[in-house]
Order: sequence, then structure tokens, then C-alpha cells
Amino acid sequence: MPALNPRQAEAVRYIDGPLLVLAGAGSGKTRVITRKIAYLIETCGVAARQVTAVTFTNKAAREMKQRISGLLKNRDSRGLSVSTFHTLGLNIIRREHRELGYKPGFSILDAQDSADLLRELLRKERMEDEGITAGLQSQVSRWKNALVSPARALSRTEDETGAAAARLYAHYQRHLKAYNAVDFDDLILLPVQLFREHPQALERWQNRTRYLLVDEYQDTNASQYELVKQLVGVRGALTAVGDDDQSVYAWRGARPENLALLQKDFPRLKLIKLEQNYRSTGRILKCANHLIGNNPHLFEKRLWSKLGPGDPLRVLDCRSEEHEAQSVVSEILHHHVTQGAPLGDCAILYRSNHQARIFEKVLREHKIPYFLSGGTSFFAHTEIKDIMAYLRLLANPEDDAAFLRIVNVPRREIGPTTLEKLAGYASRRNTSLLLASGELGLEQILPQRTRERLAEFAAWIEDFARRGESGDPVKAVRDLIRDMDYPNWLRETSANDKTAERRLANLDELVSWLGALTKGEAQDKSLSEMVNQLTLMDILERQDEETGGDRVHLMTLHAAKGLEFPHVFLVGMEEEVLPHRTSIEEDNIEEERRLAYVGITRAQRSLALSYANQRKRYGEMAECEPSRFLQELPSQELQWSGKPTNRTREETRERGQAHLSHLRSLLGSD
DNA sequence: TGGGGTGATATTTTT
DNA sequence: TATCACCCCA
Repeated sequence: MPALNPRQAEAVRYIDGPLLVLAGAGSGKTRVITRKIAYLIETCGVAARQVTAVTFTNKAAREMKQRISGLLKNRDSRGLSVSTFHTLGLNIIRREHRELGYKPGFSILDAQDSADLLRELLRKERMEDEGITAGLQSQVSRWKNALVSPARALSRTEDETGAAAARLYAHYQRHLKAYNAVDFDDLILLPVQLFREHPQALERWQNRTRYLLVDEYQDTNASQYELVKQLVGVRGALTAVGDDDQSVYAWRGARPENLALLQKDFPRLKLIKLEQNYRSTGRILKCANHLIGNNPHLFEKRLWSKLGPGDPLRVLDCRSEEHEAQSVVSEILHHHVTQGAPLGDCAILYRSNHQARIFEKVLREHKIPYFLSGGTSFFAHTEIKDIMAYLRLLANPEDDAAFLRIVNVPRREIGPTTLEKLAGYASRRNTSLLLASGELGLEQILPQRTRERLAEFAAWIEDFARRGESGDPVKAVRDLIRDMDYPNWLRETSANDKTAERRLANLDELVSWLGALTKGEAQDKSLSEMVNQLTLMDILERQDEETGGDRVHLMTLHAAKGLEFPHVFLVGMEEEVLPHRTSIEEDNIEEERRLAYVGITRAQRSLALSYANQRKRYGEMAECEPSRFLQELPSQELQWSGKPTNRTREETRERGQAHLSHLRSLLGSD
């Protein structure tokens, strides 16, 4: 086990009050968090169940758990909570749902479900023409993340469009509540509201959070910060780890200022900076420091490394995006062949997803295996969404969104007209669609055959709901899928055999995940708990990872955060690409610079930056200018290749002239 | 119910 | 250019 450096050790041992660890890229922040948790449990005698660590991604939480259990060996780490903010919120809501006015079995709507619901409401309200369709979901999300209630949102708006959006927000919240459902943002928002209104509940949670550790602190938004403050309370047993230079989620509500706010809110805050980098060579770090030096800083820090200077950074000047892809791929091949570098050591990083395409094409042409991260999520597949909707409905008979999704999938001859009438009836009776389906009052408005179909469906669902509750929930799910002949429906609705096979495999995978969840830590989980847990999980299609092997990594800069690779190719270093056009327009260059910084600091041994002079934009060929960030790098550390651009030609001319005038001045002074 | 034609639209993305 | 949602017609 590597020894901690003095600063890291100090951060691990400082438990007397609130602590902010400013951890530069590659400075071993995860090591500090994991070692600190082990220290708290082993040395300070804090009970594992009273330690809570929060991260932003499942992946980070998973890794952290693994590393801690490695450190603690056989010692008791049961009850230690390492989770994402959202899972923590879910646990709080699960325990306290009554106080919040939710019933057991409440559903979680994912981003897609919530967008669907908003679109539906928008349609009902006939507000399409008011131009608030675009960005409505993110507006609502921003409000929620800033702890702005619908009423406050409405009172704050100035124009009619904003008011319409705020009304929709109110409407949306009412529907969620009626569905006994929450969305992702609610998982943070509701606990905050609960703790504001119920001091006893807050005390309960404070008592079980004797120590709180927060990773990637710069990514917290206002509601997450509020939750942190509430849980920490006056005790101030908090370690926050973050790096303002790696804040790249401002567009999602993250507030890097939260780092500075800590100092205000916790006057006793201790600050420790981790500046020794264990990842990159000196030249790479020098360039990174140089670039980020152009940003204003909340806290000054300067990364250094003992790893030696390393090679100069290469800049690839390319004619077109095609040429760029070919240049990068041939460099990778070169590394691979001449230095025996594994393909898996190479990563191609880009600003936006569409840039991956051309690289995929060229890699395929060269028969080079690659791993593209950030594809469609497992849970975005129709078949998975369908079954999840069934599960939600089993657990929560009030989940109208789930009901509407699957009532006619597979076909049960329950069409839009029927549903509209049913919805009218249900809302008059103040009940849910599923519960209304079996009611006698429908006699007045629906023909007998239709009523029978509805009642049959409702009875069928209720039957399986009972089976899921009393018996083996996984078996109930299997039976449900078989009983409605869903696999055949999938085959019928798939374009070809191949997609059908894939979808069936996905279905199997979902069921086996359910099985795995029942075997997990807590044995007897209810169906709804399993469903909610699944909704927060990130099962991506990882055939690539499973088939394993040595593959080039392709990913966005956002996805690369937290990772490292021996050889990094930072591509598309152009104005309007990185910095992205909209960021230029919105005068948001600093965040783009941080993105470039994140990209550079992913590299361990070698880094190449590339740009194209021409690129297809919305179908049309457009001239491109090298990114301003290239000029912000120290030119003596860069090695340009390819044909020199106008810029470099100009530079050489300038340099030549400077040299001449220098000579002249020498002559003149003589 | 499904398929084809049409017009708008075009970041980053986790939970 | 490429995709996607939407609408109309068979």
C-alpha cells in the first residue's frame, strides 16, 4: 500500500472540524477519502454505519466501496454508506415517506419519463405555440435544484413565457404527487424540504451521520449543498473533496462557488491543498497549469510532479475531420507497433458525441477494436422501459404514467378513446387509472366489452402485485412476462431477428439483475424497493467490457473526468468545437477551458492535440480556426506536425523578425 | 396500425 | 447532413 504524502496524511487525520480538501487532478483524492474512512472506523472507533460518503456517479461509489473493503479487510464495514447523492436521498424518502405525504411503493420517474410527462402536460394545456417546449425540462430541473418552489418560480417570472413554464412546473409537481411518484431531482429536494419542516426527522439523520464525506464537491448544486449542510449540522463533521478547476457541470446546476461558500458557512473550515500529481509527466502538467492559469481562481494551486519532464506535447494540424481521424489513428498504430503500447492505453477525447463517428469509421477501417463509452443507457431500451413500467405499476397502483405506457403493450385493445374516458372518470373520482379500471361507475361511459377488458387487465395486475408481495418477487416477474407472452410480442415488433434476439437478451439481463438484488445485502426487499434501486443503477451495455480485450477508448471530455490513460488524444481543438460555439456566444469560456484542462490532465505519458482546418457542419463544409486554448499553452513545449498553418507560419515569421531586430539592436548598440 | 413524407433542429449528461 | 418527431393516408 503506497504511503500517504504529508498533506494527504494530514487530510486523513484531520477530524476535528469541517475540512475542505482541494485536490488537483491526479493528486490522489480517492485515496484520501478511502483511507480516511478506514481511519475513522479503525482508529477513531466510529461505527461504520455512522459514516456516510457521497459521490456523484454509481461508478465512483462502486470503486470507493471496493477500495474501502480492501482496506478494512475482515473488519466490520457493515452499514457503511457509500452511495450517490440520489441513492442517499432515496433512502431518506423511503424511511420518511409518510411525513412527506407519499405512500409506500412510490415510483421514481427517470429523465425520459419526466420528459414524457411534461410533454403530455404541455399538449393538454395547448401551450405548444408559446415557445416554451425547448428547455422546459431543464428549466424545471433548474428550479428544483435551486430549491425554488412552483409558487416562487411564478412570482419571480417576468414574461408570459416564464409564467407559462412556472405554471407547468406546478402542474407537473401536482401530477407527480398524484402518481405517488418522484423524479430524480425530488430525490434531493424532498429530503431537504422534510428536514426543514421536521426537526425530529433531521435529528434522526444527523445522528446516523456522525461523519460525512463528499467527493467531487465542485459538482454539487444548491439543493445538494443544502442537504449536506443539514446533515452535518453544527457538529461540522465534514470532509469535502473537490477541485474548482474540474468543474464542468455548471450547465447542470453545479455551483463551484459552493467551495467558497463552505468557508462562509463553516468559519472553522480547515483547508488542505493536494498539489503533488502522481499521474502525468512534467510537460503535461506544465501545459495544464499554463492553460488553467488563464481562469480566475477561488483558490490558487499549482500542480507538480516527480515523474520527469516526459515528451513534448504534439499538435496535429489536419486538413479535415477525416484527415484528423486518420492522423490520430495512425499515431495510435505507431504507438502500438513501435512501443508495444496496448490499445487500451490510448484514449480519444472529444467535446461532443457526434465527433466520435468519424473516429469509429476510421478505426473500423483499420480493424482496430475500440470501446465507445456513453452509448444508450440500458434503461432507455423500449423493452426495459416496458417491463420497468409493469414493475412500477405492481408496486404502485397510482402510477398513471406507468399504466399509460403498458396498458396496451402487448395489445389489449384498449385504445386512446377508452383511455381518455377512463382518465376523465378517474380524475372526477379522484383515483388512479388502474384503480378506476375495475370500478362499476364506468358503466355509464364505456361499452361493456371495453369495461371487461379494463377490468380484466386491472385484476390481472393486482393478482401479480399480490404474488410479488407475498411470494418470491423475481418469480412473480418471470411469470408476469411469460403470462402476457411478452417475448413473442418483442419478436413480432422487432425489425429483424437480430434486434429481437438482443431485446430478449436485455430482458433476461433485467430479470437476472432483479435476482441479484434479492441476493444482495438486504435479503427480503419488496418489489418496489428493487425497482427503485434499479432505476438509479447504471447498467450500460457492457458487452464490450465483458468481451474485454485491448481497445482504444472513445469518450467525451465529460465522461473522461476521473479517468487516466497513458496516451491521450484531445481532438477537435478548434474554435466553436472546444470552446463550444454556444459557450462562446454565452461568454462561458471558463468552463470550456476547464474542459480542456480535464482533457489534458487525463494523460499520463503522452498527449497529442489535434484540429482540422475544415469540418462539415450541419452538412456544409466550414472553415475552422485552431482553438484559442492552443495558443494558451506554452509554445516551447509543443511540437507541431503536419503542414504549418497560417498561424504557425505567422509565428515563425514573427519569430524570425524578432530575431532580426534583435541582431540589428546588437549591431546598433555597437 | 403502420409506413412514408415533411419540417424543424442541431452541446456537454448523471441520477 | 442526419435525425427525429409529427402528421396524414391507406
